[in-house]
Amino acid sequence: MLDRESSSYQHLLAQTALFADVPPVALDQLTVGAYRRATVTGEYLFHQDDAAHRYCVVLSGKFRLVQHSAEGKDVTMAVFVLGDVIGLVVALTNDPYPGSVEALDAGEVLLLPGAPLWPVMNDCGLLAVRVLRLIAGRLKETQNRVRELSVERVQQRIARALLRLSQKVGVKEADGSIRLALTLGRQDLAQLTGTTLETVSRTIAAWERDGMLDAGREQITIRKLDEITAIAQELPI
Amino acid sequence: MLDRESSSYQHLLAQTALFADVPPVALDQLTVGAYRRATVTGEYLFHQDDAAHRYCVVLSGKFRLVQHSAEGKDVTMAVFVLGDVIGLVVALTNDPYPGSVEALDAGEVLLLPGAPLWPVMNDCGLLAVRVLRLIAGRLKETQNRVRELSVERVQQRIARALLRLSQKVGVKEADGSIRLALTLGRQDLAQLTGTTLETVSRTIAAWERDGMLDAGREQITIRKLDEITAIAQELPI
DNA sequence: CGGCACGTTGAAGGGCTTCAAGCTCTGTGG
DNA sequence: CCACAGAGCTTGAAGCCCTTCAACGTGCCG
Repeated sequence: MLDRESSSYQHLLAQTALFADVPPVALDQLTVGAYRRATVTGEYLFHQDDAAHRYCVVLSGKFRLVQHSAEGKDVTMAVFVLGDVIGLVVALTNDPYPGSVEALDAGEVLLLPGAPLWPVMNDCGLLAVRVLRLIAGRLKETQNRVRELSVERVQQRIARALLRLSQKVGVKEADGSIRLALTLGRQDLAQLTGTTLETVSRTIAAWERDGMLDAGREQITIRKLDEITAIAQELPI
Repeated sequence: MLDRESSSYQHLLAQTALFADVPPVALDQLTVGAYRRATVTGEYLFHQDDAAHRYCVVLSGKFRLVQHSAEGKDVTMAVFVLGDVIGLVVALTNDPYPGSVEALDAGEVLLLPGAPLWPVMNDCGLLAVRVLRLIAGRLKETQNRVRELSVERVQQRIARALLRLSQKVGVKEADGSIRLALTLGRQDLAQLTGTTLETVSRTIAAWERDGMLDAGREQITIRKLDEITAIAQELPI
């Protein structure tokens, strides 16, 4: 029974991009002490500055990494969906978590101990390369956000956030529009773009009048992806 | 002669925080095909989007990583000084450089091929851990900048930039003040904080009137570190 | 000494925030 | 079932922070 459980964990891991094609022996080592955990909306998986010994893989639901600032304003650093890995870096370095991870809806994660990662990466170059690529990619993304926040206007940043989300959680509808399949309030968009909910509200309302998207309560559907792309890339003037 | 050269490279590497205590055999492998390169002010070491096969260690001088945006505005992502490693991540993943690296003054770097890093990290766990910690640290720093740009005012961001620079290149003077030992124009500070040179000029001028620092041409000396720290942490009303 | 890059300062204006009030849904309990 | 509370959202008005444009200093270096 424990065997069945454990082997099912390995199966789950093998389905993720990070651990696909990693030898079963390695997956055995990684899943020792692993367990599933279900979460409800608003629940915190990790808390900022907690010590990090575990990382996790998203099995279902959506999550976000939030940094709390001293002024009480929160900043959303990333959104995680099925197959994404959360807290890998800090589990490897044993640093405290750089932010809190909050469940955006009911979901489930597979929690894994960080310690076995090192020996497994030593034996399995494939995994080592993937881990490094993952972190490198996240660093690059974060640097891009620094550039955007430094030189771009709010409109552009909101457009970019919508595009990013459409790639992450976009669902193509029958009429060709793209629904962002997560509960996304105006406040959430504001935290993603470093602005206020009022400004987001006005911007989204204007775009809805132009027919570029449909906006509902905590819900957005993109109608004209190309126009939003244009705004994201538009020169400021 | 080539032997002497090569062994001196290993000696140079052994002096850096990243490669200290790494076995000589490993350093041998890493320095195969290495060479020194001198740079003059304003010279570019790497160009944005170039393919990355080499990384480098700073032997002298100062450098900065700049991201060029489509609008022509540049953003400074990091400053590098003696012992710092540049381009390590991209050399490992063979990604293109995320920005250009510019020499801020006359300096010298040791250029190293990226390929040997993988096998060496496999044999030397110490190095592997250090590399990961390095990248993790940079990711954390970058995330902090995202938060600052999202929620903080220009004043705070400039104060923070000064504090960061004081830790990086600060030189304690006889009278207790801290001189930032690099050519730092108003425009450079603006690129570090996501604002304009005029705003930086006004802010620095105001702080100079208050006696918090001395500002010269491309040069700043911090007089009251505690007051600048207070501004950096101050709640925005 | 003239040119150029760096820096200062002023004035105007706009993008965005902030404050405030009211609206619209959703869910809940009587 | 309906009223009510509350969270989410909208909208308006005021204003400030910061940008932008512009002109003028200032010092360095050929």
